[in-house]
Amino acid sequence: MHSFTEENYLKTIYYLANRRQGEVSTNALAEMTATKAASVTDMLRKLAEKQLIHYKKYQGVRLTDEGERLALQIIRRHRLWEVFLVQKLGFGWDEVHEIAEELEHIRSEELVTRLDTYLGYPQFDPHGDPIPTPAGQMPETGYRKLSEVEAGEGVCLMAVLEHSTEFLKHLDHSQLTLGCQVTVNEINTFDKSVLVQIESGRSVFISHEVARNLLVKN
Amino acid sequence: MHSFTEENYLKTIYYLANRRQGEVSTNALAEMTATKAASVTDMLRKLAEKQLIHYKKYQGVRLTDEGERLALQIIRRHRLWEVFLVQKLGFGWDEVHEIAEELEHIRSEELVTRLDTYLGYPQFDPHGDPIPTPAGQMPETGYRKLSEVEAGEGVCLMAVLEHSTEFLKHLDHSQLTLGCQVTVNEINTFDKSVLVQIESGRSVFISHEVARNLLVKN
DNA sequence: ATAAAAATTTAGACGACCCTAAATTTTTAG
DNA sequence: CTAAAAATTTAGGGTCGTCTAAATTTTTAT
Repeated sequence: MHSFTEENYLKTIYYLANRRQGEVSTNALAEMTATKAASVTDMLRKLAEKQLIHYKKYQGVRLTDEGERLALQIIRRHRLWEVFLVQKLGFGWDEVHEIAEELEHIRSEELVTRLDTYLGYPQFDPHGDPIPTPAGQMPETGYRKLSEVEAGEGVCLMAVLEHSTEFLKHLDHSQLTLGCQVTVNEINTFDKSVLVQIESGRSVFISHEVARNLLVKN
Repeated sequence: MHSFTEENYLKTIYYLANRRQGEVSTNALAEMTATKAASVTDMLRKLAEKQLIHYKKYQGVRLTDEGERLALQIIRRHRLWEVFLVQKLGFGWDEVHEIAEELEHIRSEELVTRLDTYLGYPQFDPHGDPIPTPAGQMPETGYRKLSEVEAGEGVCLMAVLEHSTEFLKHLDHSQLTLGCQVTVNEINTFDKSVLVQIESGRSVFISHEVARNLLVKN
């Protein structure tokens, strides 16, 4: 089948293609996979031969339908395992990424199916990211960034864009939890920081940098 | 740290050393790991350099204390995951070996600790094999083979030596379950097959080949 | 429009793990 | 006790995924 490494490249291409729209560059992949551009080029040739990506030299790269199907399968596994680690084993949401990076490569369709059932068919992982369907569809969420919300609006905190331990610990510290109702009281014009009120009635100051990484819905 | 492959060699050396007493041969390892003797020699040199085995050319191999500690750690992980797969995900005891072979290599001490707690600190895996302690001790069981039990004795089925799907399915079919009380009614002198009575009152015929792979206690 | 800068690919190499074929050592049988 | 058989190791090589250095293509800035 496909190697551990190939799976990681596919997942990374999917991620980058959806962050910055369009083709993914060799350098961006090298940075994300912590390798060098030359190594990426080698792998791209291999993935192109296997028909998992569309690749023209010097032109960047795009997943084929089959490549996207595989990428979504890996992402589905990753997110289901994260749910398991947090809900069943009691890990913090800031501790599960690295472990799920390994678990996502376990090769057993049956395992994923049973895990999904065991977890009660969750729709979202602990960071609020939607879990792709068994058929390989990424659910649409229609979330906005908190940084784009107008003053006076009340919204619900749904997901985080940044997964680093530091960022997540910072949110815990500010009592910002997913599912939490927040009302935007003030938007500072000069630094775009916001002052929100959370359910407990407490006011929380949120920098623009943080607000850009919080996804909300009405 | 240590590679996936190194871990598998250590585990296999442990297994073979405890089956046939004493030193483990290159050929035996080649057969178990489904590689060739020449490849085994390469790996043995590497493991010896890392001080995980005692190795003299042409003399067979033995784990060092550190090597045994690592082997028991892998075996502990393997068996805990098997418990998870059977008890939590509902897999059959004949379906879990291959998946646990992959899960056992996930590198997180915290994960194993939490899994152990989640499972309620099980002492035995679904095949009745004892789970090594966190400190790296293999619990003694004192089981005997069913093939060594005298006629008239009543014993309890505790574990299986053979883990193949065919063997386990055969036991399921004969209604032989772990924990099952059996009384040996007859031992055939010419083929050493035994006739036992199980809890339900049913009589079950067990060939010597099968009896040799069943472990019991009084 | 073109020269400098940036991005990408090619060339050549390395470590991990595996292989086959040949050489060497140990074991076994007569 | 020695010659044949069996086990093991060495020699030389292959693939995968990585690297550095050099060559090539694309982009950017003047």
